[in-house]
Amino acid sequence: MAELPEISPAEWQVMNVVWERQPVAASDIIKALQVDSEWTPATIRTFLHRLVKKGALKYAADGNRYFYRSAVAKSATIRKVSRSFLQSVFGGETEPLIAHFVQSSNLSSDEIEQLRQLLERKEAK
Amino acid sequence: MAELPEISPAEWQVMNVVWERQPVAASDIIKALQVDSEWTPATIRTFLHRLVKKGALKYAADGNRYFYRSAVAKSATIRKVSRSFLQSVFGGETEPLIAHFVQSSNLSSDEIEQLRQLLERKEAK
DNA sequence: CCCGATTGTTTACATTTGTAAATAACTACG
DNA sequence: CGTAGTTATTTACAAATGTAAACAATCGGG
Repeated sequence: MAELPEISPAEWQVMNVVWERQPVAASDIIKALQVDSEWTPATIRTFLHRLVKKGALKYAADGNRYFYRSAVAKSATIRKVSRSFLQSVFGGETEPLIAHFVQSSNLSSDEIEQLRQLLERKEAK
Repeated sequence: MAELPEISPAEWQVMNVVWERQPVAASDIIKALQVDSEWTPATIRTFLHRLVKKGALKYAADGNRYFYRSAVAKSATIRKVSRSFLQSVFGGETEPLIAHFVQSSNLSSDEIEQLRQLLERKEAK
């Protein structure tokens, strides 16, 4: 039932921090994101607000501080956005998508081995 | 030099038709898209217009008809949007992305075999 | 207990996107 | 040659997005 909200690219950055560290205070999210983004704290607070409004995040107040945690499962959210991406960009065909990412990647031997095993298990099924 | 334009999900549908059939008249694009979308012809024409403005499509006029073709390579465009997706959703890590798509897919035995060979070649390199 | 600092809320604003109708231009049939 | 029918161009408009400042509430130190 729980309609999964649409999450914009900028908002994904925020969600990723929350999923990793929840429950987490706004100040820590801001610190984490300022490492590799140019966003001001005000901008990041806007994203937090919108994500709460959308139902992607929840918070528990402690005094005037909020501790955020996700209100939607990462796995389900990834499934949803991945389906859209697959559909838009690869016309729904998984094989070309995977081929693209394999070729454009720097997968280590270990990762390649892991993926091969995954494919074997998939085939067996 | 050629800045690749941003292409929205709806516009991707249009681009995919053009890449497949170019050069192609607007009317044919409209026909193709009406099969699996709810868009009216007017809506699709708006997308065509915007894509031309963005530099993603070009056209050659024949009387009052336009024959559209892409102004950007599909491969480069896919690379660009795929990088963004990988970054936003999987934090830049290819292996989890591929694992996700393998697991959530209906790959045929043939496709699985193809991918395994691709991985082997990748490893060999 | 007051005040500066911190945290959250509201407001702002330009751009992009989805969706399409209105209008203009042109072409082809009668 | 005029007019109905295409086709393309312009205009419309609400919602989402990126970006942030202004404002309000609150907490902690002096």
